[in-house]
Amino acid sequence: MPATIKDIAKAAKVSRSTVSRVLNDSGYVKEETRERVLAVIEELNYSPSAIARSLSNKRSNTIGVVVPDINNPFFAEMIKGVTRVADAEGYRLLLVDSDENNEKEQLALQALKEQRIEGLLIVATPAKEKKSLEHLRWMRSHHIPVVLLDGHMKYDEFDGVFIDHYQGAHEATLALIDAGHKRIGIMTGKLSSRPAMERLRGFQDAMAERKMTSYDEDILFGDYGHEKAYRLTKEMLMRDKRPTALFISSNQMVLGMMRAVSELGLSIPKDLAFIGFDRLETLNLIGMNCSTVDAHTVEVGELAMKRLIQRLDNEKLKTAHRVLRPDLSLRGSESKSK
Amino acid sequence: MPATIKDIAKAAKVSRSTVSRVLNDSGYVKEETRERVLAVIEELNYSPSAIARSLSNKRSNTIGVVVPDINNPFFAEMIKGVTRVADAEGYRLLLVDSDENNEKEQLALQALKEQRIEGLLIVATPAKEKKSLEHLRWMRSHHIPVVLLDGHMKYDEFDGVFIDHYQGAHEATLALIDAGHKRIGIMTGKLSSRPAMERLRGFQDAMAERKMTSYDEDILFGDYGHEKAYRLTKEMLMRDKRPTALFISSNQMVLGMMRAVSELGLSIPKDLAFIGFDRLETLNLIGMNCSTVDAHTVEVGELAMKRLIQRLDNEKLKTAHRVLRPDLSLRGSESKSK
DNA sequence: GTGAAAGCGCTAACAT
DNA sequence: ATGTTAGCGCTTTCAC
Repeated sequence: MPATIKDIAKAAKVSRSTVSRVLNDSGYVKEETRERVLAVIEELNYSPSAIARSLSNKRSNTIGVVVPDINNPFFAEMIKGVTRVADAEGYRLLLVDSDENNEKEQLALQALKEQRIEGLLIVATPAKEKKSLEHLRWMRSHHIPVVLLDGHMKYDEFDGVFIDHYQGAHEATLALIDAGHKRIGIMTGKLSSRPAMERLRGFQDAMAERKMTSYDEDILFGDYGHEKAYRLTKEMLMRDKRPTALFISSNQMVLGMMRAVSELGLSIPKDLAFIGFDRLETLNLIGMNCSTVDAHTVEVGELAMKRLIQRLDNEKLKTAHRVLRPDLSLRGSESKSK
Repeated sequence: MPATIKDIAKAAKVSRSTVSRVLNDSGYVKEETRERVLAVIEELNYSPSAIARSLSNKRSNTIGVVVPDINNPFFAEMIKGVTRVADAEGYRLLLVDSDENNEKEQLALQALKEQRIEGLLIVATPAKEKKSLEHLRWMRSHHIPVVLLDGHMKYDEFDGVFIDHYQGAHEATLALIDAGHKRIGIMTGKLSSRPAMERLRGFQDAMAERKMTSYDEDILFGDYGHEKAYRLTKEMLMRDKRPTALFISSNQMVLGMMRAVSELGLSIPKDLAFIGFDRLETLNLIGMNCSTVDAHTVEVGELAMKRLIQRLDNEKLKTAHRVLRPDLSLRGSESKSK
């Protein structure tokens, strides 16, 4: 079994408090004894128990982070941002993959409570039974601050850092209009998700502002996935009258769209122009230039963690929502053929 | 402050041990009292402290997982696998991103020791100063089993689950030969990494076995990145005499290669055929069919975690290395034009 | 079946 | 400057 503070104390012929002092360099301790203690620590290969310390301290130094899918670059980047500032500020992270699954999310929250996390960052999934919301409230009522990361839910009662989906879609749509397209469509994500709805609104408002005619059949109801996008695009491309440009609400759907276009022997942007939501690094790297709305996901993570720390220092801040505007990068796929 | 077991005991008019018993359903407790206790727990919204339990138990129930980069899908998938079995077996994960940085890795290992992890899964980075190796040995000497996940290092003294890079490259090369290519090259990864070296060997052995002539200038020394791959490919494509096919040691490099090919107005596989290492999902989804060697990364994670659990149960197993053969998926990019 | 008491490894007053 | 003494919240003998 590993050496304890007691072993160190005995070997260094001092009391446990002295050892504790050199460990945390708190309080006074003569240089001479400090060195002796340090030597013993080194010699016995002593590693203090964070567990015991936490119990005594009543400080776990741990932040819980819950995301729907670690493999999704979108969330992975947020985590990167969170990690960055957590490291810098000396917080440990307990990372949980809720797998888009309400039940798992709840178990996770349960477990995190038991771990006595000091704060929680969460990409909240839409809670049918409101169970998750209850957990979040429990956290808050127990003085565990909660900061929401962009996602389906946007509860006013908690701090949060969000992406401006509306604005991103709005700008993208204007860019398509400015490129000279007369008939423009949208492929939406699952409309049960907040971001998908906001993007749709952004699109519609932009169209209305510019007095563009909207056709109902130009709203393609996708589900964020590439497969459905493929089918929808194919159907659309076989119509007589159709949009010359599309705003596409997710990068996966852009991929499906592209497959449809290429299978029909058509090309981008000549036969169909588009702007997508979320970067498409891979495609840009091989020289297929995709115009996209780029959200600052890493920054979302950083800001959220910073906000959490602020709140840890001062519980009495009023809740705030930070909303980040995405960037529009035009690379050519939005162009209108003359 | 949260309710403690003591509060529950008082409110339920029983002793702390009884509460503890119902919490862990250990020992006997009358149905009636159990219900009363449960009721109080519910009412007081009690959540037991994992910290206190761990201290008492001397069991943290926690496994440390260290990877060089959470954002890299390669490692993200391993984590997915690890998570899967950890969840099922009731272990908590402490996930650390070492950022390919030796110093960070060491700090992380240090921190994990203090957290009293019961086991460690690590994608070890090449340790210049052997400091990491010392940490790993420390772990073992303190009865904390270590299982290596495929990566740069392959220390014989620890259990590990690896990918058969040699075999993958070997098979891919044979496939190119079978496709009818007479002159075949390779683009390597950073040769300081074990996988890159093994892949190179696999390529060379396959060439030799089939008595193919190898040209020194057909070994392109890449660095895993797309930028260098782009330059190397461009140079190669401008030569008079050159390979008609390439085995490319990473997916990022495939991307750079493709950009070079398309910029020169050439096409795949007509002007240059290839097989790459690591899947290229995105490209396959848009209908560019890339032949690749697919490693079973999720499985690496699963097997490693399972192995760790075995060792947790039985410290005295002899160390073993499990090596997984990747699959070759041919999708057309390897074809020879007639 | 249930309770009393000791102890897990550390910190934090409070003395000295 | 250093030691003494209580806990922190839980589990676990050992009694009864």
